[in-house]
Amino acid sequence: MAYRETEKTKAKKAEIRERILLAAHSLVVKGGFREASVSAIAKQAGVATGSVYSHFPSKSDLFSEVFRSATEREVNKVAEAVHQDGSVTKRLVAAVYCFSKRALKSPRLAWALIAEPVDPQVDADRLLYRHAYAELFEALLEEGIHSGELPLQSKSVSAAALVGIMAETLVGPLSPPSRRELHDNATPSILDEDKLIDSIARFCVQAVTGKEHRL
Amino acid sequence: MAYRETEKTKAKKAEIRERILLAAHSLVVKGGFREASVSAIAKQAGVATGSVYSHFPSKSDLFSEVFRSATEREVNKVAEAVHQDGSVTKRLVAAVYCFSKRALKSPRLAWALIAEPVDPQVDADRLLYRHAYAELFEALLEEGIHSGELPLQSKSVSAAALVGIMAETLVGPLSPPSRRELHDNATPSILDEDKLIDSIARFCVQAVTGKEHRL
DNA sequence: AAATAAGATGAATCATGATTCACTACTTAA
DNA sequence: TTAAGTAGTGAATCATGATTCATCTTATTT
Repeated sequence: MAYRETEKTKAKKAEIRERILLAAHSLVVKGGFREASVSAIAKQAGVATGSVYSHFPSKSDLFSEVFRSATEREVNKVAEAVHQDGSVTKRLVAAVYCFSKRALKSPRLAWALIAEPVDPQVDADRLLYRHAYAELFEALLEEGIHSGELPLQSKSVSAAALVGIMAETLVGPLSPPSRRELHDNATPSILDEDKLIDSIARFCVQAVTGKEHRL
Repeated sequence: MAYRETEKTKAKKAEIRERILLAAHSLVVKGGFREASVSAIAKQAGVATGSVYSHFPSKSDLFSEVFRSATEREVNKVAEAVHQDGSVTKRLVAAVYCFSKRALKSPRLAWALIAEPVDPQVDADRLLYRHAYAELFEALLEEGIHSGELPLQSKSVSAAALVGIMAETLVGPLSPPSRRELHDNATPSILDEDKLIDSIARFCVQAVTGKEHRL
């Protein structure tokens, strides 16, 4: 016997693995999963194409890990907003704000996470991701209905609908800073942005409370 | 000179073209654009693979035509519902019903039209498709706001939100008869279906009117 | 029937991008 | 220093599915 894995080599290996994950993440933030080819990732990470495969069994697995970690961060942020103190309405508004601010700050990433087609494995992960949001909302609605703050309604439908609203108004094809990637005034001013989010929040609150809502 | 196109051959050519479109459509209804490869389409239409290319310059163009015609039919149906007589609320409910019934009847098609990733050309068509719905809703909202039936709100946001609600609750990953394709009780009973649509409609109406709504 | 223009065929080609692998370069333990 | 194992390299291979094209068929006119 003449060689065994040691702390030093293990650390180095882990560091490279991390570097690959970082590179993949940054490419996804820039151009979605589409533009994150294995060779591009390897190049950005400063390793050879083949090396990616000594750290991840396949591109799908790598993507899956990138997706999950990005996703976890996002859901946790929204969960924080939902689990504050205060009325259900107030917390719903906070959740919408939280999601929206983040989505508008990194539109490509938001799109990659919520809508971009990737491959069956990541698509399955996305199912869980959207479900995670829906479940946050469902619990919130349950609480509101139970306390009488909200009228009786189908929690599962309302929760899915809330996810759909945010996806479509902020991330999807109809979102304002949508597919006009190239030319023009990309980022809307902070004021416009707040107005947009206000409108969305108002819509959501009215939908679940059945009462006119101003801000 | 010894040959020129005649009525008979022209008709035959048109018929084959039609047959290819039909075949493509039926494959999309069955398995989405994903499963509609050129060779599968040709086989189903009873022609050779290469023949597809004497009727369409590329697969994208074929898909685009399939997409547009399917899409036009759907939007027209919803437009009918929107342009009925009656209150804005009633017409909104009718539109939601119309869209929902059709989406639940052909879930694969609905998914292909509203959400399935295809290629840049079709994705651009889809943009128009979603916009078409949004515009129907926007006009309806305008009318409601103008007449005082609806409170002031951002029409564009509300319209996009309505599209998002229907996409997510009926077609998207959180939709009830979702990705569980293989095993089980696919189609929900008519009663469950109506309950689902009622919930969606109620949600939509409350969102735009700000008033509790029962059915 | 013969000549000629289209149309149809489907196997071969191309394009893309993931995955492999023969080889080189390190690391470690003796 | 050397033997032995491990990691890194990137060009070659593979897989998939759209597209082409040499060849064969069919239709039309004379």
